[in-house]
Amino acid sequence: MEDIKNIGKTYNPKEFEERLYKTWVEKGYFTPKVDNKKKPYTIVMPPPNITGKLHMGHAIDATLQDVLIRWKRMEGYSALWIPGEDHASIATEVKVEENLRKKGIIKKEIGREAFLKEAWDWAKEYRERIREQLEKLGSSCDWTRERFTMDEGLNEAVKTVFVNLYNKGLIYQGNRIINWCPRCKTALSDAEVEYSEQEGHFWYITYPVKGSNESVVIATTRPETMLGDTAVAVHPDDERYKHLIGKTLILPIVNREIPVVADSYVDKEFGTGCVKITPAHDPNDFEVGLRHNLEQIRVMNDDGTMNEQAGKYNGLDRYEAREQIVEELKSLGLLVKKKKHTHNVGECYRCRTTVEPILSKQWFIKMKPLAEPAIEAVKEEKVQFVPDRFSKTYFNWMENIQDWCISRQLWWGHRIPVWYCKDCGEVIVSKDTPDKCSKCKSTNLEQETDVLDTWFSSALWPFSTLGWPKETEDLKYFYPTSVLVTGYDIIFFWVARMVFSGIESMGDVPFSHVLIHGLVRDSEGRKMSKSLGNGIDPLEVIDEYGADALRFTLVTGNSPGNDMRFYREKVEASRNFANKIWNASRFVIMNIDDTNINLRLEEVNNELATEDKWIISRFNDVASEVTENLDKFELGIAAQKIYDFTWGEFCDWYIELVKPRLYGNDEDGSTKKAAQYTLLFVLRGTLKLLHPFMPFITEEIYTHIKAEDECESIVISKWPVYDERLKDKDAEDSIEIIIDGIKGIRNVRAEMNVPLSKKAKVMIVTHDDRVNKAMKDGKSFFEKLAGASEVIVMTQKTNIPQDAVSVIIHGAEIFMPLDDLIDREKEIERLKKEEERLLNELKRVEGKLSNEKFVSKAPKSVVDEEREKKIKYKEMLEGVLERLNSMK
RNA sequence: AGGGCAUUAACUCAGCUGGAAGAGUGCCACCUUGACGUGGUGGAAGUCACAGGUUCAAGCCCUGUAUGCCCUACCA
Repeated sequence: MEDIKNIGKTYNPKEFEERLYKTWVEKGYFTPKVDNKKKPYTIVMPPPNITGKLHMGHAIDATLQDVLIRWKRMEGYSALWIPGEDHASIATEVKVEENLRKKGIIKKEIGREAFLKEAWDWAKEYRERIREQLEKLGSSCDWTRERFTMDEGLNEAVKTVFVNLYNKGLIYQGNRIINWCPRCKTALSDAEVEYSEQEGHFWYITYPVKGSNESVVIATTRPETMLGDTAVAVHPDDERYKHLIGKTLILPIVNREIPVVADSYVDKEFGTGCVKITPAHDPNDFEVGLRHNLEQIRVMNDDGTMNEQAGKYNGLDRYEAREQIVEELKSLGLLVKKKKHTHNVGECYRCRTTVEPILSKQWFIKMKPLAEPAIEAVKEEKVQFVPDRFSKTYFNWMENIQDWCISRQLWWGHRIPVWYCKDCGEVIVSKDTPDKCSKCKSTNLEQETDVLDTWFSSALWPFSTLGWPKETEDLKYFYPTSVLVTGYDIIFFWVARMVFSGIESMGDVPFSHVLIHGLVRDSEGRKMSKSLGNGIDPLEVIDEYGADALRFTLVTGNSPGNDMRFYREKVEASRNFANKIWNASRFVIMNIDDTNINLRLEEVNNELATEDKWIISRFNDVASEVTENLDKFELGIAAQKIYDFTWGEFCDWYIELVKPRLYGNDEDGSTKKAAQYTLLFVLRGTLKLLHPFMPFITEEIYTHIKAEDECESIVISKWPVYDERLKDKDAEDSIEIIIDGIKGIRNVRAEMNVPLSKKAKVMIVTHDDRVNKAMKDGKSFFEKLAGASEVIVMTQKTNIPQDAVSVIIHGAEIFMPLDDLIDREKEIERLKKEEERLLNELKRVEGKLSNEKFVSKAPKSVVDEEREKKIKYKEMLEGVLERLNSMK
């Protein structure tokens, strides 16, 4: 206690944040035990990608989770927050590749094994970095249970799920149109393609009808794919083309004979009404092709160049081929026109290369049977989105879901547990490496070279991290998890897939709540991005303002699911709040006698002054409200309430009110003791409420003001609960009227330009016994805080000087003779304004009350409230009028 | 095309089950009060986008309109 009295004048988070975090980890506070006497509360962290450092999105995500987990830990739950990182298959592969290229190494040349070694090194380095960053933020996750999506246990989980789904017929290998990234040279799932509007062209091309002078004109945005055309489709009811159905066309350049087919997929109104059909290069055409038994001709290689099917264009890049084909068509006189056309082009979400829909043999998950129970789970509210509107997004996706392409032609990732027999062609799906073919006993086996989509392993995260497929104690105790916290941009990729995976593999949903937050944007509302260079590094912010300030900023001032703009000024405001707490605590510490730090309520109960009871009662209310807000995931509101209480009630009023007792010297020191007890009680409680939001500063102060029999750390201290016995309505009323009075006087003084230093007599007239007592008890407050030289409380308005200003509040009239200081005209004007205000209020209240429907239909409490207001305003108005009269 | 969000003070945003419009920042005036100038006191500042409707009562519920943003699906 002694050294803390020399506590610094300003809040300096650098002095303690790192030290405290280390202690917390050493003490094992973040490592909960399987304890059947306690209830579990579990959060799995959305694993950050190992492709880079943490950004503001991670910061807000981690902060929200930490608030919840710290709160629940204090509430006595066995609170587990599992951290981890994601191997981010495609993204990491791109990065590692780039990294190697800088060193002059080509991925292909070093081969799979060597490349994987590089990737593992990368993973190690970046995982460490992420860990450090999460620590700086104060994340109270259990590092002893940290996982990585590529670690052995998770690999086991991945293989198990794959085999199970395959055996159930839910995983199949198929030749279908998939999204192909020619740069990454891998298939992508639908979710991994992002569409953006681009200026392109429509080329109108003539396809002659065989053995006739007739021809049809088709329009296309990708002329190079015409080389793979195997039909032209028209709508069966289209009068213009009906006669051509079944006829044969000559495909220009290639000179292949292709049929005209009728298919209602064609939109008569769009383009020319004739559609070229390229089953190997377009998902819709693929479907049309199946319906009409059309040949599938792939004209492109995996790297985006044309293949041998493209004849003389073989080897050319797709865009080069496009130009040359257009030229050739022009020279053949078959190009009718070229028209500008903006359309949506799909891009690889990792490298922005235009994806090519292409026919390819890949592994898929059959989604319908998995989606159905996952939709049900949300409909039955076994999984609840917060805010609820995001369940719509979820349904929309789940209900229109296509089969999920899970194979990737990459090296970094979970290798698909499939082997092919090179002798008999048997496909062997197995968790363990088979030594011979199950069919022909050949040992000539080769493992599938593809790896799985990253999201396949992420989807298992809520149970794979707990040990599944092993039946671990953790799994039994901590699953299903309590809440998942993530951004709305990841609902499809991850949340939806976790839900069906949990139901499928665990027979139960992975979490009961999904708390969705928005994006952190820059101060102009733009998305933070590398290309714009407008990203703000959370670590820099922490370095400048402290982690607590950043955290507080990220949870306040926005509502769940909405994006927020990031302003330095906001962090500054949070930092100032921390400074306020720091100094209020400094005040408390400086004014507590060492021997009184362990005071108990019983020892001071009879000595508690009204202001003590008031602040205790208020704290009690706030504790209950904050808890309710947290229960409803209203973290921002909860934080705001703590802020308001701390600054607006505890610092602005209670500390000021209690000063005379601390500085004064009563005979046995009992009232001072009571004041000290109250200061400590409320400050400790407030720190606890604040701890989930600002873990560092609260701990730093707590350790210095805790009583001997309290927890050694605020991290594991008990969350304040509402205590009916602490409620004191009378004390609240009494202090409120005193505050009203003081504010009224300050107000008038300011308007009259009379500073507090100019002392004046204060005469308080009231007919209410309780107010009378409160005012008498509060005399010293007026002296201290309203510049009163003397306070006289009376029941009658006698001897009120002419030259006095007046303050009329509910329950009392206050007069302050200011002699020559007061400007009569100004005072009259001020009173007239007040009269007008009261008249308006009265008018509104009376209007309501004279409305019979209001009186009969509104709830009684509301009507009573209005009646009380009427009485109050009337009384105040009378006071104002009387004063005006006497001043004339 | 379908869906969602936003529209409240100069700026950024809160406003929980409908029941007297709030915060932070900024602005103006004043204050070296023994925790804090990263502070204190007081103040100015809002037709709650618009038009209807429901209700005793609407920023909040319903319908429509406008503007901006986002998501999903896409017509070759």
